Amino acid sequence: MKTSGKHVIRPATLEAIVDAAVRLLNVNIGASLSEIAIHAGIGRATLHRHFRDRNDLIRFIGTRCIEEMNAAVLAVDAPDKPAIERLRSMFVEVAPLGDRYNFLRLERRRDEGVRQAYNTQLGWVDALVEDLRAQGEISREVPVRWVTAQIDQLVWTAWQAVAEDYLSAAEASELAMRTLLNGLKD
Amino acid sequence: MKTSGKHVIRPATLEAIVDAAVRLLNVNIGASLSEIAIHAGIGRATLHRHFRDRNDLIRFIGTRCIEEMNAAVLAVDAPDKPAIERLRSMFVEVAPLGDRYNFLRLERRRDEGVRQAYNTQLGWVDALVEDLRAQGEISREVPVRWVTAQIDQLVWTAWQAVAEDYLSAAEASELAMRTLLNGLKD
DNA sequence: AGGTCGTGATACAGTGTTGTATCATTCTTG
DNA sequence: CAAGAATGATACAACACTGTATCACGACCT
Repeated sequence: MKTSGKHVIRPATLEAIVDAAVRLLNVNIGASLSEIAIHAGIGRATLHRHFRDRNDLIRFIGTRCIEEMNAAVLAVDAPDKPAIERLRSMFVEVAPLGDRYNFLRLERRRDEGVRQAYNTQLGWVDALVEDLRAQGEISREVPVRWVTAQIDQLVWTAWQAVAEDYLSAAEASELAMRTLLNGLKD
Repeated sequence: MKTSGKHVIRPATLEAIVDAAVRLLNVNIGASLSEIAIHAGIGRATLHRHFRDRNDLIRFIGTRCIEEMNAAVLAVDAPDKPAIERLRSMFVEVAPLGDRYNFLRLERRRDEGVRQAYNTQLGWVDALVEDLRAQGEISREVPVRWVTAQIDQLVWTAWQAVAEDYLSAAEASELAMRTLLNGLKD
């Protein structure tokens, strides 16, 4: 965000911008600043007052999403809990942030800063996977990258299922756990 | 593609355009026609000779990808084979088309024609899932949409694993089967 | 109530992309 | 080899988006 802004942004204005931007950019990364302003219910000039340019806006949203993810993950990170419980908590906590999460997945391809922060997050997941292996919940025959890719996809699928209203949040989390650990067989 | 073109496109030119466009648009849907032409090793004017406009190009690629997917799926569609074998064949045949497949996944959000063709494809997968359920390979407790979503993701993940060179094509297909049916547990 | 400050609206120039037209060049085909 | 056709290169106008500046309005605070 523009650092030396003469104007101070109103909280309501900022939240409207972030929400509209995440929503629109998830569907179409090429959404114009006009569209974003309109959907946020603000003037385009206000956008430019607080964000130097388009890239500044996107980067701000990126770091904002990462912060929210970090907060969610931190709430789960109790080393004494069994790995499987931490996994379940992660699905429960992170899946509701699905739209923010997906924004990061899309943006990491374009922004180096987002990519690095995202990879740091993956490091946390790597450690979780290692614990899951150590406790025999996941086979050592399966490459770690495959496991993290599955978890990554399951978070997004679980959010979509809830967003499309064919599963409750609790059901989606359980189904994600089952898919990862036991598959979909009878 | 422009129907009443005075010029006839050379096969090599067309293939170069399609390949470059799929590759670039997968990374960045906003890639300019200039970029695409350069990466295809052709002049930008040639692009405009054969495609009325950007949308025409994208739609052509969309239908092209769908045709390739149809051909791959058709080769698998032997009603006498057990459902589980058809599933395995699908991973083997479709995963190598991962980049084309991903283009469709991205584009179905923007183009109504692509969306419809894509949904038709999903209908084929729905039928496969139904067979898998009938033969007890997949539990009826799991919603069909969840299963199709998993298959969708697994195709893409398998292709990525091969593209990133940490699994062979055969390993990726087997791991996709295992993940879907038995999970990653020991 | 009045002053301050964030906001909306508008105008403007700069820029990159798009689509068309034209001509020279290269490739294909008979 | 020669004719025809596809392509490359270039110039051009139209267009949308971006970023800046300016002024009037309205919300918030004391």
